[in-house]
Amino acid sequence: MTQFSFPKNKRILKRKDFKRLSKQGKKVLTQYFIALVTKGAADNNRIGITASKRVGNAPERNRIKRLIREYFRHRKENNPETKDINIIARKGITSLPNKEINKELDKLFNKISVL
RNA sequence: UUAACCAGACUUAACGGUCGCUGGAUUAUAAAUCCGGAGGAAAGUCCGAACACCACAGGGCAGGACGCUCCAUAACUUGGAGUCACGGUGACGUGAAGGAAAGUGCAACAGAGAAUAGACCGCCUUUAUAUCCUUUUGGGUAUACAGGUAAGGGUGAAACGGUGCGGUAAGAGCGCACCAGUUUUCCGGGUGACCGGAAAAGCUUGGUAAACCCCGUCCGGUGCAAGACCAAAUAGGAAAGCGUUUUAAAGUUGCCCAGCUAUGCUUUCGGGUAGGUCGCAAGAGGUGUAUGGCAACAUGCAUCCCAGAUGAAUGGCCGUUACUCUUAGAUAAGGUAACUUUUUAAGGGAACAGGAUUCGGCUUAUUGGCUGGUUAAACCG
Repeated sequence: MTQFSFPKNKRILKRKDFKRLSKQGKKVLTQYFIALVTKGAADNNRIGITASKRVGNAPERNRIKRLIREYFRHRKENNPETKDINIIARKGITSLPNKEINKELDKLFNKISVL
């Protein structure tokens, strides 16, 4: 298993998990994201991404999800905790280019690691 | 050359590096290798089907959709070729294009009058009054009243056929000729819508049916979250076995066993949730070609296998090369010039948009150039 792989046990895929996060998770807010964080059930960090129809049309939502996944894939080894994180994209984000979105994600994950 | 019209195919790319995601196959085990992995609209979910389940003897009413002709198709409200009407100099475009002499309704403003028409001005006639001329009858002008009149003016999107001659007090299809239109009949062409021609009739009937309506044709419902199968845990149900308890009932003189009831455990059964598998990718399939057809399309042959995810894959970063726009510069060629071609540098841009059972269409969104055909105008030969 190489360092940057991103198989399914690193992702949150089940509706139950998302529901648990929305009930129990702590909220972290930035301008373009909301993150819900709890202690994880698995033995590594897991991430889920929510981009509702309000964010934009399908290609735009795909772009946001792919960027967040790539970001998490490259940095998940930096902090070896076991958190479940659900990142919810907010409305204005589709107007940003890719590099700006990465900067915004830096801000978000700094706030999360403080928790 | 310029300005247009129509059709078609394509589409932000291509290559390299690196890190990944997803389906499959093979090794074989938790990894490696190999092969696949978004669109012309995948969109809107607007039509038509396949497929699945439910309902269903047959017929009618209601409701809805559609409405020129022939052809194509599994089917269609779709497509092709035509007809007719309208628009355009033209290529061509647009059209829910049956019925208004079944019935009902509607028509702002203007106008006298808007659908078994209508006298505002005008025109004509009678009568009365005034006045003038002539002065024998009579005639002219003005006003008023009554009547006639759809020629002319004026209004309007639209005024109840048009032109001419006759006719008349003035007029009028009142009569006649020609023209337009309607209906009927006949002849010729076309599979047909329809087109061309001839005759007769009554002389003429306005518009609106995406207003009600009438006529004709068609239509059962729900959608892959359809539906089929496998199937934990928990609760409850049924059956069997084992154990326990004591109250009530039955039985017994009384007691015990059996039985019954209650309860616990185990097993089995069926229903069935989470979850999983199938449905689900070889098809009304694609490509090429031949034949038939104006074409849509059909048939034959060859060849190919081309996404199957499910909080939902098809991507991120770096580099190079093209495409295009703007700005600045350079050189040569053409040109009076504006400018065009070539080239360098810097900066920017690349749309609309992403499968979710599958096909055939329609509609809508949209970047950029490309190819072919056609029309009009100008110039040259």
